[in-house]
Amino acid sequence: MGSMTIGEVARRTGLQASAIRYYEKAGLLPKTQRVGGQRRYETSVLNYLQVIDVARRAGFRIEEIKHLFHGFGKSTPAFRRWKLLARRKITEMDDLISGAKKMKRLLEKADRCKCFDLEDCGKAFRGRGRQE
Amino acid sequence: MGSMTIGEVARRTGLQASAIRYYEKAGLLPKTQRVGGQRRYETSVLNYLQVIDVARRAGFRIEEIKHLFHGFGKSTPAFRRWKLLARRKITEMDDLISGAKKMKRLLEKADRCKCFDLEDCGKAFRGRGRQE
DNA sequence: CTCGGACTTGAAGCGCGCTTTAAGTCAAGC
DNA sequence: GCTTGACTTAAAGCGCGCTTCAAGTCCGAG
Repeated sequence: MGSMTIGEVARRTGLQASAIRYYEKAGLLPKTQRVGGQRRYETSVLNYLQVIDVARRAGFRIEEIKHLFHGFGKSTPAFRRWKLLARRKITEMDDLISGAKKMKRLLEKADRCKCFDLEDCGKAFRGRGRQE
Repeated sequence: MGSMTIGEVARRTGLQASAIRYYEKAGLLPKTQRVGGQRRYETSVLNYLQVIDVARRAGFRIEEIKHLFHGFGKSTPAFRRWKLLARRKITEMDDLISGAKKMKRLLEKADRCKCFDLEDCGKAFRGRGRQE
């Protein structure tokens, strides 16, 4: 149980094996041990893949996840860049959350009042600009 | 001012003209009036494009936006399908919001405690499965 | 020894959401 | 009339995140 094949990891995480291989090639996952040419994983990879999955669902790009998870070390310049990225992503999360809430409110309103068409749908947003 | 060219709409919304044309071809925007072959828009399209933009940022696909905004009429079967889609998207917004909050918390924690690496990053998620 | 099945690789393919390109039209100003 | 510049179209191209394919390897069961 301390050592799983890629198929087992796939089954347990719900990801496809091809995605896991892709993550490795993309530098998101460390090149893991091989036995007879085949990848073997420790159970810790399950947590790790779960974090990757949460990040992806939140709209992080592969390169960003890679930099956030591997790109700092303790050396000051790299670490500072890492902090900047992390803080930028935090504000992006705030924007995403408020945008998603907005969208949810719009959908709920439309679901209730049945007046969801081209003329009406924008009114909920009047006067509220984009925050980009 | 009641009638803008595509360039003016682009300038005002921050979108590219090519994106606006693309939305029209994709069925997201109605085919608008032409003057000498050129599109002319009423100011109402600005609100509409803003809603599209919010939806897109929240991860809606073009086809979904199209169905949500045009795909119902008052006929019962289409309307019921529309309601199902809208409600599904509402729960997706909830998932997105909670995922984004999770990710934000992780980033904040990492920003504070400096221990954000492959071994530690998953610990915040232990025991919390995916909700797919 | 042979078969089956899960794995390996590199390369090609795909779906999405645009952007870019190429070739052309239109209206205004000189 | 000619130029300029913003517009038009259809078609091709692009970046991302995988997936699929083709061809091969490895191991265990029979």
